[in-house]
Amino acid sequence: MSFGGFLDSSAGGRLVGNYIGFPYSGIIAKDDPSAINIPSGATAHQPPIVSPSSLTKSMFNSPGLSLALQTGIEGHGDLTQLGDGNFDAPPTGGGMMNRRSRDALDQEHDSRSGSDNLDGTASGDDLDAADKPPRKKRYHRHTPQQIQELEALFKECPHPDEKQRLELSKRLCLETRQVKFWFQNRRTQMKTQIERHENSILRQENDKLRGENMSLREAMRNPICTNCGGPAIIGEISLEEQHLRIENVRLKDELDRVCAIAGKFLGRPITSMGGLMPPQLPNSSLELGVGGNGFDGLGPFPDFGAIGGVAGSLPVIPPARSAAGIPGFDCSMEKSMLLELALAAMDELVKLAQIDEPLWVRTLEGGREVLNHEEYLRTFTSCIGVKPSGFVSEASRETGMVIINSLALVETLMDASRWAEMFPCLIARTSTIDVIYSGMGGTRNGALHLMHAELQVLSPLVPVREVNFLRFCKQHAEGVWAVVDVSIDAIRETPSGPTTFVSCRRLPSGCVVQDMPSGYSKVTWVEHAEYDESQIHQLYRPLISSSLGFGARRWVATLQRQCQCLAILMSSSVPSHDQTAITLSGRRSMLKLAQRMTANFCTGVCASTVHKWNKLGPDVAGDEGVQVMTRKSLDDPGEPSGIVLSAATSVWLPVPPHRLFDFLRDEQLRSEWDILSNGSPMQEMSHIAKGPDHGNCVSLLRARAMSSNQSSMLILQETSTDASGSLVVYAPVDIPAMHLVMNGGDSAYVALLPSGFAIVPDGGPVPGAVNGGPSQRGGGSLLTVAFQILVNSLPTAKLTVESVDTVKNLISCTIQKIKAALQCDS
DNA sequence: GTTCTAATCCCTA
DNA sequence: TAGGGATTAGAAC
Repeated sequence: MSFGGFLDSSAGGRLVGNYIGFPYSGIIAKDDPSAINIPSGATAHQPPIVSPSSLTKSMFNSPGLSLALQTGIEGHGDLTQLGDGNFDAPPTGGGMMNRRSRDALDQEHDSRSGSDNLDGTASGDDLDAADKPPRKKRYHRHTPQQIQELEALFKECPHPDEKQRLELSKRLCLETRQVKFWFQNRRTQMKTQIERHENSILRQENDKLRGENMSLREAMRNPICTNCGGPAIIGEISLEEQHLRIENVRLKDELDRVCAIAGKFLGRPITSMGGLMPPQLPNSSLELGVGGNGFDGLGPFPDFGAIGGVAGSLPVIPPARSAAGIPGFDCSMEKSMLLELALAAMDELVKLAQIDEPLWVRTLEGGREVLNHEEYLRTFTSCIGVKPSGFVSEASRETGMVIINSLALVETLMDASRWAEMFPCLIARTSTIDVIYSGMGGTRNGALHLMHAELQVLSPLVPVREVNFLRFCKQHAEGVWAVVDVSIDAIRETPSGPTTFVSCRRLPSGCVVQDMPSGYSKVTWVEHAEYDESQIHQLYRPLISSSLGFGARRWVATLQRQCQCLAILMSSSVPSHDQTAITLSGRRSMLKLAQRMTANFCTGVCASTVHKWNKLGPDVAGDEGVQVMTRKSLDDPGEPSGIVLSAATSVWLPVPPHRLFDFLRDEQLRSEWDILSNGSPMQEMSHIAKGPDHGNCVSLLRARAMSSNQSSMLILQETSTDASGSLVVYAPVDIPAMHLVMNGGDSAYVALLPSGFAIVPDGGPVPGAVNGGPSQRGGGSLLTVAFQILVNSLPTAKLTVESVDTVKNLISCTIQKIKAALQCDS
């Protein structure tokens, strides 16, 4: 059945309106039997009886439509009676007439002036009739003729201007305000009808999906391999199960949407998505894009339109490059899948952060928490599928107080560049690929980002971990937020293409942050990953497997240290113990310059892609375990232009990390390893503390000049230390440029190339004598030495073997000197 | 009890 | 001040 109106089942099959786009045309009069159906309750020989109201409605429906007659109406429907029959018709079926006195009715009738159809309340007769009983009746209906005219104009113009309304009111003997109200109500009615229509389409869609789901479930009971026709193996079933789970969530979301629309009609929002659902739907359901009118994918929650087109097929995971910009099914499908993954990950993160034993077990030595994998597998269903063969797991949890509030931390985490700035030694590079949901009501609650990151420990012996992941942010309570990351390589291709080899998967990881008094917050960090251990040098395997490399402790310790520094940077007084009077803005400029220096140092240690480093093969670089890379520096005011060479290596030293750190940062002992010191102790010109630990500071060192006619050289040095490791980064700087910075000038134009050291604990017994020495029962250090040197100021110049050899000699010489000074060169 | 409809109130641009 | 959303209340079903 095709029709222009809507059959409202709850109204007993009455035709209640007209769908937009179907013209109102024709009038069904009582002498037009072709337009009238005999209702089931009437017999064929009985003449059709048309009630005033049903006739009124029938006049605005398309010709040929079925008109459902109301069987309970008595015959007072003669058209000739309709004009003035509204009030005086005898009571039918116990309506209002029973409640009103005859007198009152008479008064009403008498008081009517001019038109029978004018509203009584607007009549002057009523206003001054104080002695009369108050008018109970303000209601009447316009005559069919009037409505016909009104509808005709509405069809032409749903929004008539005052002139048109005035003209119509004169013609129909109605007040202009009555005409105005009529149009207003008609527009509202039209809107409601459209919304209802869309609602019913959604319901149908939902039912259809439910049916599909049921049949899929049925198919699941007897899985058959599509290739051979035999019983499906377990792996396939689990994949199907995964698809079904995803499909179910999609259905649930669909239902939520219908509920939300239904809630709109009920006058209150009905949501079952928890924090994800906005409190209210958009004002107009037209924005939902239902009914094949387009799916913009920009709404506050997933679109699920037009999915009937793939009925009967399993949801195929689309190889979408981006969730945005893909219209219709693919986009909404992918978004809902990503959302499901994010929600599951969030659930897992919160549980991992909250539950102690038996999920987490404390080790006897060091009190570190270790994930009980059996319990983990019992508690959670894997979000991202089974662990690839050859991968090992790494899980850690750490809680700490951090001087930052939850909102600021959430903002930092949800902004890729700020996130990278906060963890320069951990993040080589990161970017936001796609903002799937930006959050609700201007907050980050419900924000879902697709991100790419290269994570690093500062050593050429540990490859960067390239991960594509979802980052989902949720507010759990006032002042309590959680941000979860989860790899998505398992369910979609990486932006760089399907062939990218994944060497690391992040299982639900992230942090739960809770505001505490005095600007602090309690941060519980969980890091859970699976990685290919074979790519990691043996020297670093204990460190990585004990979660000291990429683990929660490192994230929390770095966060604490960085936030301390930020707190000092933001405070009005930057403590310094220097011999020169540097202004406040000068200190801030210096800290900013040091921050850039350290960040550049970090990006030069590992072969991350942030700079286009060319890694030299062993034929050029040699096989002494030194990684040599080159790049061209052009048009960057922050560093000298030319060919930059980076050389880095890592060694094991039987010295505790703190001792190594104290030795390397001491300007008095610098001459023992630094050729720039010219064999003499250096002098600390300026010292800016970045936190309570003396090891966290920025200082300006001066080396003694080689000869009397040579000016002395300045070295900018930044040292950082926390529970997870330490850094000593330095760079020779131009004296006039530093003067500028110390006076608060812009540090962006100070050219520097950083060198330095990264120190981490060895993480336990280090296997076999590779590059470092005999294996020991832990307690030693892993030291990374890295130099970035300008080998030629002409970017077009070729790199010479001599340059490479010089740098390699410099590195091995430095390491030998350090070993000798610490008496561990045996 | 539900739906339709004319009218009213109140808010906003 | 016009227009629209929310609401009211009589009438119809």
